[in-house]
Amino acid sequence: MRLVTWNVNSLKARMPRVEEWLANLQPDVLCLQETKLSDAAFPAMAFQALGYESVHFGQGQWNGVAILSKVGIEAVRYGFMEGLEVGAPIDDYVAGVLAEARLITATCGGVEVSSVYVPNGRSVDDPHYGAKLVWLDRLREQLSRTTHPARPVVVMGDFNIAPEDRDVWDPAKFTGSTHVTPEERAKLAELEQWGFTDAFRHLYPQDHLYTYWDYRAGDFHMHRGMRIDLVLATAPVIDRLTWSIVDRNARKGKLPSDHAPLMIDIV
DNA sequence: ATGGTAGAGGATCTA
Repeated sequence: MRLVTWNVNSLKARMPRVEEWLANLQPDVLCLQETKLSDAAFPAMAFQALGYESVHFGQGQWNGVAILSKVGIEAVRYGFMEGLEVGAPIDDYVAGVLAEARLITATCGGVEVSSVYVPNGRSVDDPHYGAKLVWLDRLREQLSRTTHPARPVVVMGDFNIAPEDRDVWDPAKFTGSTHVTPEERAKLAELEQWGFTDAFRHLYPQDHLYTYWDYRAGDFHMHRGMRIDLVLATAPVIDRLTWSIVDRNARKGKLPSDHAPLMIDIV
C-alpha cells in the first residue's frame, strides 16, 4: 500500500502536474494540502476518471485539504470536533484559524489517514504563531479522543515545522524564525510521545533531505530546502513500513509546487 | 541593497 502527501500550492494551478504524477506513481492514498479551492470547484470527477474516490475540505482562496483513495474512504471527519479544550485560552483570532480548512480525516484500506496543513505561524511575534501552537494541541487532543496508538494511524501533511536543525539547509539562517522554535518542536515531540514515529526519518538518517524549497533565489537548484512535510505513523504502520522517498522530480520542470510529494510504502 | 518567486485576486496578502 502506497501513501503520499503533497502540498500542491493551488490544485487549480497544479492539476496537470498532479494528474500526470498520479498516473505514473499510482499511490493508493494521496493527501493534498493547499488546494486553494472551494468544495464546489474541487475536481472530484477528474480524479474519479483516474480511479480515485476523493473527499475535500476547502474554503477557496487559501488552505484546503483533501484525501484521494483507491482503497475506499470511510468515516470522514472535516476539521476539529466541538468541545476540544487543550492549549492556551483562545480568542476570536485563534478560533478563526482553528475553523480553517486545514484537517481532513478518513479511513482508507484499514488505515486511519489525516491530511494536515498546519498553520504557518508567519513570525514568532505574530498572533498566527500562537494559533499554530494551539492548532497542534487540538490535533493531539482530537487524536487521543478518536483513536489509539495501537491502531494503524497516519497523520501526513505540511507541518510547517522542521523537527531538527539538520532539517533546514542552514540553521543559522533560521535563528529567530518560525518552523524551528523549541515550542513548535515540543508540539511535534508531544505527538511522537502519544505514539507516532516520523516515518521518513525512521528509514533515512541522512542529512540534506528536504521536502520544500522556496521558489525564490533558485533555492531548489542550490539545495536550500527544509524538511517540513512529514508522515507521522503509529507502530502498527511502522511495523509494515518498507520504504519512503521524497519525489524531487516533481519539484523540477514546468510550473512545479514549492513542495515535493513524500511517499511511504507499507506491506 | 533584508533582495528573490508564485498564487490568490484584481490592491495587496500569503507563503
